Amino acid sequence: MPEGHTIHRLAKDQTRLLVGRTVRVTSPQGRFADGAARIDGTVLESVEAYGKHLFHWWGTGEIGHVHLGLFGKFRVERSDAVPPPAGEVRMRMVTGGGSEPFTTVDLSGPTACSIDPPEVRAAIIARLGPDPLRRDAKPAVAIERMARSRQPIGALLLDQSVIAGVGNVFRAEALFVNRIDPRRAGRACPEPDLEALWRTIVAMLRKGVREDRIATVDPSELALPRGRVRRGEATYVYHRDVCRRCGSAIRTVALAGRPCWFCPTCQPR
DNA sequence: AACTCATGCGAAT
DNA sequence: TTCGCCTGAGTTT
Repeated sequence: MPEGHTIHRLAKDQTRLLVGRTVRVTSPQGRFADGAARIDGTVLESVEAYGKHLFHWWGTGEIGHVHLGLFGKFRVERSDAVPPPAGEVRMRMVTGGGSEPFTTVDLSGPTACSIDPPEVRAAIIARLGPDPLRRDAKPAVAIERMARSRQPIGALLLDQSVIAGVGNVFRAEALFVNRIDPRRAGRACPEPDLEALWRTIVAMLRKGVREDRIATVDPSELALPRGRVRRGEATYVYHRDVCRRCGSAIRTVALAGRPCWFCPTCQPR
């Protein structure tokens, strides 16, 4: 479930669970054994999210970099004994024990998991656009990029060097809410529309962090179950056959190599 | 048991 | 534009 909201939620949760503590770091699967050994038993100073990247600042001065890709997941377990790893666990972080239960944080399936000098983090951030979930985000940077580009807006939204953190679901949903055809060139979008699009993305991502899921549909339009939602159940167009607003057949168009769902009626050319 | 699919992204073509 | 990689859940044989 990794778009930017997932990463920011992980940063918050892992800050609460692990920061300020001495952490045992291992790689049950083995593929991260060298990295784990470098920081094992040191203190986690902070956890930072930037777009879809997660950074662990370790007491050694080195920085852990995690990118979940499409399949990556974290699992957290609190228990009196450290559980045996379930499935492929690339990185395991454990605190607690003694008088309190163990907290085990397992990472599986990431695209990236490494321990690097600070310059690597700086280089990664340098090639990212503003992250709508960060206080230091400068919306104008993203809006200007889009307003000058002849690329389709649907491609621009997935370009992490334009906006960091938007993925395939939020792209489709934010464009729908703003009634913008994903194929329209960025520079063919009036700037007030691009500003509104940014605000929509901020609101959607924040809600995603709060609820730890993607549920973009306005609650007034749908009573949503509190738990996990099925695909297409809490979206306007993403993975839907029929438009929730007007009943038109939803279409997809490939943009930036991935299908972008849209309503041809609500998002006219 | 086999197969399909997924909210990502960089390298190869 | 396509391919390959990373893993697990859900669906189909």
